[in-house]
Amino acid sequence: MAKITKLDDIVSLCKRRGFIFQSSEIYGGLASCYDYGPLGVELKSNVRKAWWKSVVQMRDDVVGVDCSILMHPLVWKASGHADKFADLIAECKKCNVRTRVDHLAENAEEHTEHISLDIAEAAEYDLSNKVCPGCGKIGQFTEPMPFKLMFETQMGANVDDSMMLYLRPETAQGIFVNFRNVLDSTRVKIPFGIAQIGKSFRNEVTTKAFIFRTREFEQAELEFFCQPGTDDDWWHTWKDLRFQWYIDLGIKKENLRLRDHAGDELAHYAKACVDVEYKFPFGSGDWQELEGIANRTDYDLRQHQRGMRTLNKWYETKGDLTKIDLSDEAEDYEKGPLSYFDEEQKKRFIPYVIEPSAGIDRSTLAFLVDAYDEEEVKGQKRNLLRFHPALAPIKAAVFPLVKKDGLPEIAQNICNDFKKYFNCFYDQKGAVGRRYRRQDEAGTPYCLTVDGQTKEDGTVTVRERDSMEQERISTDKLLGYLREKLDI
RNA sequence: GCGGGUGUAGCUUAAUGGUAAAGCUCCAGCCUUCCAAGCUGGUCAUGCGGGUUCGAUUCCCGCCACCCGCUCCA
Repeated sequence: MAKITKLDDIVSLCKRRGFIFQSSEIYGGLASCYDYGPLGVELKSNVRKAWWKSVVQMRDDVVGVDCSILMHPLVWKASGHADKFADLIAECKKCNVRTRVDHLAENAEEHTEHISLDIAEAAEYDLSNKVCPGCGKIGQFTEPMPFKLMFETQMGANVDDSMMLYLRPETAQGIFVNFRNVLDSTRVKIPFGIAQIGKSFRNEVTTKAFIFRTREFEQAELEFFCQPGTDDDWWHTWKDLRFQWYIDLGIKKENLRLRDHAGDELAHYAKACVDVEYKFPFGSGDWQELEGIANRTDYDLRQHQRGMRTLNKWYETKGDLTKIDLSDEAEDYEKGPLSYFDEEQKKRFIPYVIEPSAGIDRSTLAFLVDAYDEEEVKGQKRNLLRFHPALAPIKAAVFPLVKKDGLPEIAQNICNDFKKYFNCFYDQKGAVGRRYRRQDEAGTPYCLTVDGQTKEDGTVTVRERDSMEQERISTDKLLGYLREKLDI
């Protein structure tokens, strides 16, 4: 179906149609950063809305939040990011394979915990007799290079008195630290979820093709809190729900799959994880992750209880995270400040968390690529985007068949009326066939054409994008007709 | 970060050590009563910086960005 076979085709399509541009392009671009254009911003916004509708609006057991990107530094100490997001890496000069220095130093085969960057730098590793795991050469390493995977910034305009902060590397922690607030303010009862959509920042060592791995990106995350023991069931439930969401919005089944993570692939906090993957039709044809659904257990809430106990040390060291060890967990941590009291069971516990975490930018691109199609119509090539109506940037376009006889005024009025309900586009330029095709390229589901007959019987032609079929609809029934077809 | 490749108009391509060409798109107008028709006119380009040269888009160097592969992937 889709004739896109190279990433270049997608980049070109995105730019040509105003979906995605390179950031700061007139200055030569900025690596890994992209901007959404006029159609792209609508598409992405619709992806967000569809996610929010499915995960929050349509459910009784999920509420939303919108947290700040800047958070207390201890958040990232507690979550593990401050320590585990910093690595010292050396590269083999012979085979260019990069390896974490602590792995080399310990000659460790198995997974080891990350260590703090300052400690790693201070250790002054001697790599002269270490073996490259890539090619077996000995001592052919570059100087160790430190990598900080979180962006740093400072708060406070006075440089001498400012505080280093991180840009959040995930939205999830904002939800965990608001767990208590939501419990206290909304009468939710476990099982329930808290959802958030927002930007996150990760200083990736390597970015990847187009917008698949960027350093600034948008996440849609749900933290679904449940009683321990019910977590496996809820994990399966969300896995199915989230997979179906993509299908319901028009992703072709053959391009979507679920892939379970192997045990050694799991993050330090996760008990289980499955990825929703999309088969992008270019490059090596690799399946790319759109979303991960993880069982994060009670790790995060327990860590934040430790973080709360660490606050005094934080003040004592004047906020130097590297001088702080997270305080030990309380003996009765299950009754701690982030615990949940179950009224029916008269029991306190730390909830388990199921986390569906979706990449908004990645799925936006997947919807775009999956909708792209080319077909032959009367010997002419027709390019179109077969967006699901909920995702289409423009829902309907209104044309006068010709630019005279009062038809433009009638068409303009219809368009203005409909703008109250959805994105509606007016166009009177050139042949009507060309206007239809232009809307096909933008993925607009319906075109309405006002002609001479409209003045006689008040009907207009409704032309459907995918089939190109037309039917005449009375203008007074038009809004209802479209809202039913568009499901809005 | 390594290796390889690429960079000319919005897009696709052309050409050249000496005025950068075309098609499509786009814009204005004419004509047009249902699927990219036609006519007229118009806007828009050698990624950035340096070097060689009388003259560089072309040759050389550096930078930036993108693509492929390696690597990374919480």
